Amino acid sequence: MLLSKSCEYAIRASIYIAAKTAVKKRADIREIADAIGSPISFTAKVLQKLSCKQLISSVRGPNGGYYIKDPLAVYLVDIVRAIDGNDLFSACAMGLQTCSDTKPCPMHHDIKPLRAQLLTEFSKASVGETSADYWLEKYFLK
Amino acid sequence: MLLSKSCEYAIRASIYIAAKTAVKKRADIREIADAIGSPISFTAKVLQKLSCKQLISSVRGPNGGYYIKDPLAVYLVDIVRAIDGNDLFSACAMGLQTCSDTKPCPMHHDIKPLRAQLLTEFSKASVGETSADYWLEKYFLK
DNA sequence: ATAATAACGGATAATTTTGTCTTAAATTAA
DNA sequence: TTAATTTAAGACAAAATTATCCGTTATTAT
Repeated sequence: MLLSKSCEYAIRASIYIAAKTAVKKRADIREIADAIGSPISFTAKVLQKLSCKQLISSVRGPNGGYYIKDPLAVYLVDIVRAIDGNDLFSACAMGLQTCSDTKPCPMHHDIKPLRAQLLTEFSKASVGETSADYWLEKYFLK
Repeated sequence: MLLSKSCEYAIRASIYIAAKTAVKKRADIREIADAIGSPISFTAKVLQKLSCKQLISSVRGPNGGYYIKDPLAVYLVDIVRAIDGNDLFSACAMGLQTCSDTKPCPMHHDIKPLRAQLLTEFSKASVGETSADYWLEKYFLK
């Protein structure tokens, strides 16, 4: 597993929220959990974290829900870092605390470029861009 | 995290065992846990699994311990699959059960080649080859 | 104002992962 | 044969992750 379940939900939810934002609507937690096939209460907790870290926004009350202020300014890597931290892009594959260029694990030199590619992958598109084709069903969130 | 802690221990232990095997010695569990900086009892459990799956061998009693019958025939990917399964190389990055070429998640097409690279990385060297330079301290296991 | 709605926050529970301990079984050396 | 050593196996415990529930707070519509 590259990402924790929390983080998987966070990414899928963010993309869905961005897709709703793109059509000028907010998404409430039931709708989101339904759209991405996730447990509703747990997803709410995850979104709370994203909200605290200002990656998404929310409005309470009737017609409230979640939205994203600037979907082009939030990148998938931001979501990952907010939930799982930076480990995916920096931690040693074999779990060494001290792994580095000068004191490497056996896989260090080979894994390093792969981590960089992962970072690139999660950095190259904003949630706004990523969500662009959602309504055309070019990809799926559940 | 790419791998579970169990799997990280398993890989490091296997490489150490291979390094001992290369000098015609067996490694007992205390020595292994010490060499790789892992909790001894937990590591024993992990090695039990590898032993069950015939990736490593063991002998009980005085001067017993673990060794690897053919270090050139066991690949890191075998260790990973034995402990964590094949998910790292096949599961959807966003956690979709049904993710595939025809029903992809938003990242599917971009992540697919990365998974393939990961598989290549874990498949390209046996534990024997990987452990070759251990005694020269060209890399470290803790 | 009031009632309905929806996020927030905290407590709690279930599950999985990680880690420990103890006894049994096997092997070796003396 | 006996005692020492080392893995095997199982039960148990702790910690982290995942998941649920409920009362509170903010907001909106009526």
